[in-house]
Amino acid sequence: MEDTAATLATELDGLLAMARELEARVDGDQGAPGAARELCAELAASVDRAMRLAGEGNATGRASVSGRKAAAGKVRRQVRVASVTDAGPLNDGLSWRKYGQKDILGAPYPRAYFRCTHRHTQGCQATKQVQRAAADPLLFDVIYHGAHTCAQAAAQQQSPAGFEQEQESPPAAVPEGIQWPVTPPSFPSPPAGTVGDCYPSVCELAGGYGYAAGGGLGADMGFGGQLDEWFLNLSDAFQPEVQNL
DNA sequence: AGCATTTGACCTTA
DNA sequence: TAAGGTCAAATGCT
Repeated sequence: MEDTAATLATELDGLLAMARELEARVDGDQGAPGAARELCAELAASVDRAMRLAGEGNATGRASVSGRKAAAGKVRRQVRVASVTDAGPLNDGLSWRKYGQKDILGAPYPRAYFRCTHRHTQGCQATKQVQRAAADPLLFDVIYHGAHTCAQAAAQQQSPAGFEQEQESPPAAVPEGIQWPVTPPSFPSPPAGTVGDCYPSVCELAGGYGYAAGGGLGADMGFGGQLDEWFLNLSDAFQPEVQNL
């Protein structure tokens, strides 16, 4: 089954990204024990090896993108995020305005459509779709289309520590998510500079960043909790039949 | 008053 | 023709 290999590769890709992110965070955390840093490096290396193995069963080494948009060669960047709280703003550091919501055939949850708040004022063409994963109510699949060309995105891109910034100073007006029991958490934004036709069609899974009102990663959840989210994603990779990708 | 969200209708695509 | 994506009027919130 090619889809299984593709899903596995995709999940591993996301795991690697998360491992590197955690590694970077641990490196910047003076209080983190050396063993934790070594573990992070080992985790990243292990996932990388697993990705190579998974890639052998998949010509591209990455999951291909399905759907009309992908077939048309449009920009598409998919991110899976995990929510660990029942309340919290959907915050990726950028301003989104919801313009639609649709029930998707076969999906238990509706899909919400967002576009950049500055679409009309600055001509920013970025849009995103947010849909709760069928397999796990705490996971959200976020698909970005187009590139942010607004001033806000440019300012965020210039910041050397984007993750930290977005967690320390969330925008005053945050677009609320879909009307589900659980609100999507914060998550890293895709590159603001990605340009439509130049950006390859990729399916990337990035980490679940626990959002807590009092702060960023670790406010409510330690490494153990973060890893729980990781392995929640990992377990999904071995259940492709419940994946909504 | 201005802005965001909701939601039914319309458009596009396979 | 069905399903997904977008529009735009109505409504709510600050």
